[in-house]
Formats: sequence, structure tokens, C-alpha cells
Amino acid sequence: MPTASPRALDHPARTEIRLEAVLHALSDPMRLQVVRFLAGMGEGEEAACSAIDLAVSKSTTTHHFRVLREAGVISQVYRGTAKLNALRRRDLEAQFPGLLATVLNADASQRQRLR
Amino acid sequence: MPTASPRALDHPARTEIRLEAVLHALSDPMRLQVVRFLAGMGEGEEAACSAIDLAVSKSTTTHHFRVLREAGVISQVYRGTAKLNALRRRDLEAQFPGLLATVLNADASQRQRLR
DNA sequence: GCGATTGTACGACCGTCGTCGTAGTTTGAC
DNA sequence: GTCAAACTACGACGACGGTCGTACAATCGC
Repeated sequence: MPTASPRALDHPARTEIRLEAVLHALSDPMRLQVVRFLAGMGEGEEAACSAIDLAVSKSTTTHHFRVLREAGVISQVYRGTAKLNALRRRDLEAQFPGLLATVLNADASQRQRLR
Repeated sequence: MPTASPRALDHPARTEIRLEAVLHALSDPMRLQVVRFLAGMGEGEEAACSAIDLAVSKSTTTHHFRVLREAGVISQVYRGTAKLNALRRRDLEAQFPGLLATVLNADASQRQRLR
């Protein structure tokens, strides 16, 4: 009885997404790596946390995913033992048009420059 | 003799500006307020620190301006007892095209929404 | 020189953040 | 029921960040 079947996770509603939170979430290299990975998948595609190989412990990985979710950058839903993650492209675009694309583009440029 | 006349301040070169640092700098409401203010002035216009009324102590104000400068978001130069600040529009645009405009636009939308 | 203005340096405080490890929960497969 | 896989909760730790106050420095105007 402790299980409510599909365990629910708190997500900010589209209109509750705060710019400062999003910028903060994106200002960490690990989290930017996650976003880059998710952005590289098709629209609406989801990936388990374990699909992205972060060079930190599992606890830390959990932490970063939560920060992204609470900022409204990604959505998370349980399926089986996995937790599927997806970029909230539409919500971000509706709230802050162009922001995600611009940041991803800036990130790509910087990575290419540093290569 | 302790004076090197125009006291110099360290600024990252254009190519040294890091995306994470910029995003972090912009993720604070106070600093966003500063950037918004500077963006509201003409291209190349400068404003003294004291021209922007932040609701914090002078020490804290100094701190925020330094974070912005070290991230490469603004340039600072002494003139008399004042320190003139300006957005590094060109450098930011060259390094991360559209980023500043997109963030400012997102900020404006959010402020309007919350009004 | 003196005083006022503007900003800095330094230290303190305390909360947040990124990190970890260990122990635990939930689920699916057998 | 048992086991393994995937993720979480919790507590710890050290580093960083935003804030302040006080004391100081540089410049300008008189």
C-alpha cells in the first residue's frame, strides 16, 4: 500500500517555470550535458537516467536530474525500474521563445571552439 | 605611488568568455536587473554603479558587478570616483549569437507575466 | 589641505550546491 | 519468493555564493 502505482513526480506547470531557475539549471556542465543529450534525440523521445553516462556517482546523477526537473527543463516519468526523461521543449519554447535553442547553439559553438 | 593612474580591471578576452559563467551570472535576479538596466541604454553607453539602485548594500553591489565582469557580461572602467559599466554586446554576440537578446526577451516576458 | 563621493578589501555569517557513500524501495525477470 | 536493476533518501562534507558592516583608497571640488 505504500505505492500509488505510477509514483508521481512534481513538475512546475508551464507558467510556473522561472527564468532564473532555468538559467541556473543550465549553468552546470553536467546538467548541460544531460540537456545536450536529450536535445540530440527526437522530439518527444525519452531516455532513462542510466542512458546518459555522467562521470559522477548515481546519487549525484539523481540530484542533477531533479534540479532540471524542478526548474522545468525536463519531465520525468517512471516506467518499470527506469525513470524516463524528456526535454520540455514545447513548454520552454512557449515560456521563453528561442532560449533553449540559443543556449544549445552557444554550447555547441563553445565545445567546437575548445576542441 | 600606489596609483597606477587608470587602475586596471581584469576582463576575460572575448574568446575566454564561458557559457556556464554567463548563464550563472545571469541566473541571479540582482544581476539580471543590472543587465536589463544596461541593455536599456544606448549601444556603447555606460553607467556608474551608483546609477542602478539595487536593494542591497554597497559591498554586495560591488560583488555582483564583479561577477558580471568576470563572466564577461559587462566591462568596467574607472573614471574619476566613478566606475563606468557597459554591456559587452559585441563580444557576447560574437561568442554566443542571440543569447543576450533571447535572455533579455525571456526576462521581459516573465516580468510582464508576473505583473 | 579638507571633505564629500564613489567604490574596494576584508572578514564574518549562513545558506545553498555539488559531491559522495550507504542503506533502502520499487519493479521486472526468473 | 528471490535476485538483479534502476533509482531514491538521507546524512555528511567541503566549497561556493549572497549578504553585511567596517575600515580604507582614489578622485574631484573647494
